[in-house]
Amino acid sequence: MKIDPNSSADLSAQIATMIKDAIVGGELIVDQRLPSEAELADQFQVSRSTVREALKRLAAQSLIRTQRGATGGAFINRLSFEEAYSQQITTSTLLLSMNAVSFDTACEARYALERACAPLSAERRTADQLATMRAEVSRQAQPNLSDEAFCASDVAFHRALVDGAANPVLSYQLAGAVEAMQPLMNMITFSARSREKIVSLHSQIADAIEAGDGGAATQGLTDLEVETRSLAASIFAARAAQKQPNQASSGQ
Amino acid sequence: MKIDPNSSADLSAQIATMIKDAIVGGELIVDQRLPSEAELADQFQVSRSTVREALKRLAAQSLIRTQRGATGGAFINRLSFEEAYSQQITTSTLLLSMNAVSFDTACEARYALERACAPLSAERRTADQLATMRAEVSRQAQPNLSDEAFCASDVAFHRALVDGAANPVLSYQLAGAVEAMQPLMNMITFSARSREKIVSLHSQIADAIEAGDGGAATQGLTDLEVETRSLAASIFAARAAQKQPNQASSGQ
DNA sequence: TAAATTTTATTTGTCTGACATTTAAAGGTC
DNA sequence: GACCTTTAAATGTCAGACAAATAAAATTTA
Repeated sequence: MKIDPNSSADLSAQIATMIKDAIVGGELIVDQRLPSEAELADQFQVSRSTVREALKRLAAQSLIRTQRGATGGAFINRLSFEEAYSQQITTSTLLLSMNAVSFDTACEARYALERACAPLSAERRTADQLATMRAEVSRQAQPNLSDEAFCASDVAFHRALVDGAANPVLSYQLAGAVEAMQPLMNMITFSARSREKIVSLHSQIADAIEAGDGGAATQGLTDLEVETRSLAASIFAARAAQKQPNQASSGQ
Repeated sequence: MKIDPNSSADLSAQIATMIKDAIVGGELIVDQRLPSEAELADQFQVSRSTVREALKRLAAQSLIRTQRGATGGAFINRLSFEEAYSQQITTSTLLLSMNAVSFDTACEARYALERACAPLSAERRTADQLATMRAEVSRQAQPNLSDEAFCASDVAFHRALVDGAANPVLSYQLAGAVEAMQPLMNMITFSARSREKIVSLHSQIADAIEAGDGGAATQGLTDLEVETRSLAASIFAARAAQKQPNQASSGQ
């Protein structure tokens, strides 16, 4: 492991990359202790500050954890699904907001992925997950629910559906797609009529999941996608018309 | 923005979290310049080293980029799909390897997600993407191809299929699922017979995509999943039997 | 001896100050 | 006006110091 002082990249970035590659490549295994900062500084022939900056880069990606004290140090961290979820959600949220991804694009991706889970969920969901779905549907039917709370309940419903597939890899992937949509969904005002329609579709989906009918659940999700997109389209069109009453709306 | 010196968390972690929240929350916008390290140190009442460690944490997540020189500094970075891809692949790969996710679980997730893309890809794929798929199928049919090269071509084929959906959010999500499988796939030895079968299925899928037949493409992926899983199962069983000839295999 | 306490050594976390390097803008020269 | 030099500002790196946490070793005490 040698670093290149002539490289354009920072020394701390080079060191972080080398250690990261060693982790991904399996040379460093979970719970293994890295040499102390002082030893690493010696090995790489850099100062301790530089080593520390490299380690902080790795810590930010949950690749290592550090512990103070006599037997402390930096240890290779087992990346848990929990940690990966939150990273995934942050990244997905930023991707959507920073790249001006349209509502339609995000929505299409979300429902396409969710349909991938539906047949598995219909087959494997626990009674508890089904109960969660039912409970969220009931909550969504309450008339005095705020739009924000309605969206949050929507996310909870869909998470239960996804988790029903009993595949942590799917749950991880879907976490980003479902949760990152929430800021976009929060831009929508849900009328009583549209809520009624959504609740009805949610109920149909729950029925299909309960009956173990993956096809019906998939169809329900497709209907829900159509409903959501047309709802969003009408709302965005109305807002555009309000802002520029005389011009053709530019769309979303 | 105040930091809590009594918190158990490191100062640099606290500062990084605060800035990150400001980015995710939209208070800091793309290409905006953060105060200089010295100014941040003043504001947060910490040393410049601590600020730097916080900034390196953010840089590791591609949330900021830094530039040296008179007009330099730390700028909020537009998170590109490219950057997100590679982060996603790293995270997915580590999740699978560190949590001992079974081949079946990963495989199921991958094909479920890919089937979500198939109908869209059948509808929208460009001629170029179809040509890529055909080219990879041809490559896979070459008899003297190494197992590793066969797997790499497999990934390229499926990426073209996924990108055919023309939805960057889907491509981003699938990048993790498809590429992270590669180390697992590389554990498999592909016999001439099994390669023949896979190439045939790939060819059928390409046909379906060319014909715009999403249903057939989906079915082809299902067949491919069955084939891949049974192939893996037989290979893992054979290896287990070789190691412990007298005991029941523990499976993968 | 056994338990409780103190000491010690190690390691990360933070601070200070310095210098190197990069970069763009300001100033000067032809 | 074009070209060169200087300057200032910012990040990158280094060195050394101390603080704080922590576990093991050493010591004291019952």
